[in-house]
Amino acid sequence: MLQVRDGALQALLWQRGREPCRGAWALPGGLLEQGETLEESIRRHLAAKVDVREVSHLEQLGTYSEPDRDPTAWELATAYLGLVQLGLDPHIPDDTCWHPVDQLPPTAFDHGGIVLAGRDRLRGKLSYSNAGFALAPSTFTLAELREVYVAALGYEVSATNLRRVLERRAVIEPTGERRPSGRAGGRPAEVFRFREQRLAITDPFAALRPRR
Amino acid sequence: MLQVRDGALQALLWQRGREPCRGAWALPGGLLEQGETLEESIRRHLAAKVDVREVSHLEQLGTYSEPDRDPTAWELATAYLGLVQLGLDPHIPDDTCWHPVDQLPPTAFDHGGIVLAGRDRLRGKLSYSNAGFALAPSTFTLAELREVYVAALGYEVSATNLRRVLERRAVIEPTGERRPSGRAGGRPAEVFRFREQRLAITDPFAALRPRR
DNA sequence: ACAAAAGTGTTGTTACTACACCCATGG
DNA sequence: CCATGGGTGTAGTAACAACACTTTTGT
Repeated sequence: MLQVRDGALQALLWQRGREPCRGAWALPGGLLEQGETLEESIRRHLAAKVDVREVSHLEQLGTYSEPDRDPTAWELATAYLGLVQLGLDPHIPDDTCWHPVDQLPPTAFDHGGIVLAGRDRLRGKLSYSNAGFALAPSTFTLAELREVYVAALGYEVSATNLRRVLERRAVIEPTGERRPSGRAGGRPAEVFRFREQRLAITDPFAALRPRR
Repeated sequence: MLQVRDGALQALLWQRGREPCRGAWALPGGLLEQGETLEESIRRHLAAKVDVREVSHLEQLGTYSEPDRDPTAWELATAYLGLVQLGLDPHIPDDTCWHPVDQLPPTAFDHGGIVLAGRDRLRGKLSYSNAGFALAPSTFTLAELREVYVAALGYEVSATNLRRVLERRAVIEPTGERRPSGRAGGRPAEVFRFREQRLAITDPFAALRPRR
């Protein structure tokens, strides 16, 4: 579960109270039940940590099978990448906490690597899909959207060019509203929204485009 | 397992002799053993069908968990995409056969969808990585490489531009040799090879590149 | 009037596609 | 010398980054 909070991309982790890996931070999740889909299982386990309706996007990352990934038992795990929009503040239990993905605490099992894999998957998708819809609030100014992209990508992005890229690709559109300026003044900002609230690939061919 | 054969991208399938889905075509694979990695398991099961040394690339596609994917039992399956270079002709058992991915026969379980997912994953990677190394023979002329790309992508590609794209990205390099022309004459073709025989992303940012 | 924030115009660059043209070989 | 296939040169284009400039607000 990733979300932009305080200007940084953060992962929701849970501090283990039991061995193995007592005290280390782990991803939320749990065992699959009979007749259950992996996605259903994830949503069920997440429900114990956050309100599932607040998860704007969920996709499978991969299945991890190294025999020594859990020192006590041989267990497979299928990891999912979940995204939460900026501004939501799900109620979370006492033993869970958000951690910046670039400064993870000691993690249980291979969960550290899984978080980084999720981060990298997200970074790629921000470039060639409309994945931003899942991180940004439902409406936003370009300055706000820029902060989301900067936090998630980890490098500077200009609001000017971000706007042109996303408008050219018809990923965002103006709502027609404007946001009044603050006490410091300044021109009121246009308010935008993402056109789609489901993942769509917007730039499928980096090269080798089919001709005509 | 995908390979370009006879100018088409084809998948290796196995005709089931037993219920369920008797007579339908299925992907090679089988049960995971205790303490075994998914990749080890795939390689072990593949060994029964083809010489595993002939698999030039193997990557995880995803894990399928729909309860009704197998009508008789609830089973999870993790699918892998394997690639074989053009020109190799692995010895395969009588009950297996290559099928063009765009004209699949009736398939068992959800295997038809898995093959198409593998095809689409490959098509994407051909555009932004050096994945071609896993489909092309170890050395080739540009006309040959073009045929590989056309077969895998499903649309026309010009040899001229293919060469410039792949050379600019330093994906292929000339070996210095030339291939003598055939009976019809024509200028001898330069022989190329891929620089790397392992997957590498060559075009990581479609847009939103970090500045500098 | 001035500072602040947002938005627009413009230029230069890069990576590509398309296509005309030139080169080397066999018959 | 000409057909055939391979390679090169070059023009046009789309998507983009960078940055100067203009617009709209608050004080």
